[in-house]
Amino acid sequence: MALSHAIMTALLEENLSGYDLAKKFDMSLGFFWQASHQQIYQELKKMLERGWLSSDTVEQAGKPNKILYALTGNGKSALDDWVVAQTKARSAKEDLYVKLYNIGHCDPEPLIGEIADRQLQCQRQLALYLKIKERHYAEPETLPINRKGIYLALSAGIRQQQMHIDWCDEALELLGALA
Amino acid sequence: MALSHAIMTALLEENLSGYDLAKKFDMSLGFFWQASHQQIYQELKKMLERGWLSSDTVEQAGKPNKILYALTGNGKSALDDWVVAQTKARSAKEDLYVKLYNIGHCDPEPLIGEIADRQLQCQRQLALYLKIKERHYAEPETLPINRKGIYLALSAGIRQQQMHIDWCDEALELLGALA
DNA sequence: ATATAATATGCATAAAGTTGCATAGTCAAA
DNA sequence: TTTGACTATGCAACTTTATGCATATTATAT
Repeated sequence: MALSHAIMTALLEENLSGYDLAKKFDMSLGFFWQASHQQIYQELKKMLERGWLSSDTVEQAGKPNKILYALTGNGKSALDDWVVAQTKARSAKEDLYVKLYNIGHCDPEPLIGEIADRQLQCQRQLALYLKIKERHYAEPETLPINRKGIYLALSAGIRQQQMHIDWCDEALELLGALA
Repeated sequence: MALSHAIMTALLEENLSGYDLAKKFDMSLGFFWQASHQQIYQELKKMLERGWLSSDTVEQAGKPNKILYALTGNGKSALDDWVVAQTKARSAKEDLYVKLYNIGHCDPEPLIGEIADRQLQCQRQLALYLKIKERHYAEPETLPINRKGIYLALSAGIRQQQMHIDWCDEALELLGALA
């Protein structure tokens, strides 16, 4: 049970349609939890059945109708239960690290290329995070409590990207790709 | 297709039983890819069918028989294909970060407690990694290529733990838990 | 004697995630 | 005028991962 909780988290502040949620999961929340629209629509149905959400069809002019979902009391309690429960830290399943164990057993060039690519991606992502930080979270101490939480998630994202960029430097150097 | 590749990676250097693999996935490789024994046994069967592995039952005195698995030619090509193919970076699905979005909407204490716990876990894990580094990977530049790969995975693990410990500090301070 | 840990393998089921396909209207640009 | 992008929702099939249960022997410690 995980995507459902991410969805409910997104519904804390406003009611959203599946389409809205899919967009959100492409940004902000999605920085830490990816989900495709198919997954979201499926999950929304299950959550309706479970009584964690209520739905409301909204007719729109010039656009298809949309279904707005709202968190119910049951949903909120389920969410609270989850937030309070300690989740054990699962090791991040990073293909790249497993691939590294293969580097003496096959052509290293593509792997080195992948590391270089990854570094570029991280740099782009980091630039985005830093822009968001600058604009909305420049002074974390002055933020209200809920925005402090979001800031901390963002900060974790920033640290992660920076860490990974540094690691890529080390890897590329050690593997002789910085010659 | 991922656990299968991690298993084949573990079989690169020596033939192993499901039980051996389960132990390995509790350590070293398991730092970056967790798997339970049930998962491993199931996957091994599938891989046998696919022809990626061959098996050999070994009778043991005083212990149950075990089944040793070896990588086949087909398996090695499948593994190589995977190593060479660029995998897109999936966002780490970290519950904790999603939970942070909830901090203004429920009792923050348990979440703060979880962060503190997480920090302790990271410190323990980091200590373990550093010990391994000291003992086996003290001078990365002098290692043969395949051990450089493993060292880099370890280095990523170290950086990750350090990064997370620092982040926990920031979080605990900002949330006023360091008073 | 008895309990527990280690060795060794497995089934059944459930939950979670991915991929491909399908539909359908509006709007703007080429 | 047709191509593509955006809004909006969904099914079906499949793969992957997780959880709970089950068994059997041996070695070690209490």
